[in-house]
Amino acid sequence: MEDLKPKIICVVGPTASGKTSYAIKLAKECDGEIVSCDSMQIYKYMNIGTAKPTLEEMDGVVHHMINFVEPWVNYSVADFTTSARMHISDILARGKMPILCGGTGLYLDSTIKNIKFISEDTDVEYRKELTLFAMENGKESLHELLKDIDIVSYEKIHPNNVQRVIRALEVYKATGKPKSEIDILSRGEEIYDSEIFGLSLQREVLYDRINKRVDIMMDNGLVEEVKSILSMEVPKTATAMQAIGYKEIVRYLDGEYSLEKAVDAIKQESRHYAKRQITWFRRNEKIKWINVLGK
RNA sequence: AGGGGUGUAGCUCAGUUGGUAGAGCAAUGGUCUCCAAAACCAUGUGCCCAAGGUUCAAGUCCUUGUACCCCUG
Repeated sequence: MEDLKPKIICVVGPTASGKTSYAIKLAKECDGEIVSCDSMQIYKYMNIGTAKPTLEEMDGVVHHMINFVEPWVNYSVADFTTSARMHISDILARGKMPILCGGTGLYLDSTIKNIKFISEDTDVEYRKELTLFAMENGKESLHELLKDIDIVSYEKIHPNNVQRVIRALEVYKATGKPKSEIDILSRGEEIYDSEIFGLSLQREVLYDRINKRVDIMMDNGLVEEVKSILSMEVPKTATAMQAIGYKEIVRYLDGEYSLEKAVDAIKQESRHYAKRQITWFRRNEKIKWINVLGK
């Protein structure tokens, strides 16, 4: 049965580890097309801050799942997996090798593990309602709401993690079933025969690369990019504006941060982000780790 | 040169009337099934600048030295 699964290649790793160029190199070697797995590069206009590959860097290699969502749209993992799988099928149908490349672990895993999310859209109103409830009655009270309807999630989710508690409540409201049960049902088999490469490098080196890359982003006009996106009436609360590099510049433009503080914050946030990515990928035993820069 | 201040965890600092030390940030580890570049959890032994002294006991008091900062000439 294993043999029937189509073969794909994945390239993962923390931010600034060199995934983009590595994937492009692979694509050229094996006649592949790249399917980006990045929660922020999906947005249009956000080029500098998301370190999106330039046309020159792509060097003729076809890229998918990049530059197709307006920044004021709140895209979702479910949307992503559907589109990504379609692209993968299409690439395979044309006899080429799909190369999934990106640092958003949830997006990549959900896509290749065939995880099915509930079909109901996110309930914005209900989320607001619950957020308000938490503010008025406390996080613990919100968490207690889970106790009777989904004891497993109640025990699994920390009371402070309001975001997750809300999602569990939302799933119950939409389906009438505990999220913990639905999660088990939706746990799919891997749909591809995937070979996953992880780029790793010494922590110090990685952090240094991150810091330098942020300086380069500033030189390349990150501030101007953020300004021009804001001028399109993109709300500051949009998911796109939560991206590292964007939210900090927004604060600078609002006078909340000095430019220097904003830059430091971007570097710091990026380092934290890289660490979380490493944690996410570390537990995936399928990943073949390669040290790109030696050491 | 004289006067004053500071010197405690990688950084910024707490440390009550003397009982061998604690916060924030950083760092590290972790969770993750639609806000995921998000949200959240866990982990704090450091010659308390040095050397003497007082004391049963000193980061905490005294003396000297030392580094840095400020003020006056």
